[in-house]
This record gives sequence, C-alpha cells and structure tokens, in this order.
Amino acid sequence: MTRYGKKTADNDFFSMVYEVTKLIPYGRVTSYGAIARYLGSGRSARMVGWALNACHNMPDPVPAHRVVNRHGLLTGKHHFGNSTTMEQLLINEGIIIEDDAILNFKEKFWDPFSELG
DNA sequence: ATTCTGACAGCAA
DNA sequence: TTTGCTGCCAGAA
Repeated sequence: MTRYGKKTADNDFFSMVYEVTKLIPYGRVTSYGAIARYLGSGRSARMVGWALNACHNMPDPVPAHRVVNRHGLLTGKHHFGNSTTMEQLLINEGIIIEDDAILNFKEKFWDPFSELG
C-alpha cells in the first residue's frame, strides 16, 4: 500500500486507524498502541494519535473519544474543543471517568485482536 | 532540505 | 519507584 505521493488511498495508515476506531463498540474503549499493533505498525502508536488528530477532516464521524492511552488516561481530551468534551462523550456512553482516567479500564477495554481476530 | 513536534509506548538509569 | 530517553512515522515550519 505504498502511498504514492499523498495519502490518497483508503489503505493508508490514517484510514486504517479511522476504520478500526469506527469499529469500537459503544461504551467500549481501546488504546493507541492496541490500534497501532493491530495495524502492524507495532510501536507507531504516536501515528494513531496523529491520525486521529486529523479525523475531523473525515466525512464520517470517528469516535476518537473511545481511544485513550494504555493507562486509560484521556490524554487527548484537549483536542476535542473543550477539555471536558471527550469526558462527556464517554460518560454519555456509560463510562466512568475519574481524574482523566477510565474506571474499570480493563473491563471497558476493547482489543482489536480479540474482537476482530 | 533539515529540524521539530506530536492525542504513545517501552526500556534504561 | 520515578524520571527521562529513544523509537516510531508523518506533517508543519
């Protein structure tokens, strides 16, 4: 899936990130690293975050609020306009947030490998 | 073209 | 244990 010039294809890393993110079920969350590994990039978790940073440029809504870091911390909350937006969205889905951390993170965690294969 | 930065993660001191 | 450095890859300056 060579990126000829620009990120045109639907097969580039960014689009893959969006697709996986859209597969996250309601009320569940996953981590940047998990997505990165699922996509085969291993340690390029930062790219996942970078991709999600551009997700608002996408035609379809991407539930980026369901992606947190490996500790379950809402490190990206500052990118949702208001610092409380991400938190609100998660709370809206029945996820409890305390001090920017997801409670029962392990239970809420959605692993692409386990769920998708 | 080169350098810096970034919504992370893993390992070393 | 806590801090901090490096690897990762793409985009912006």
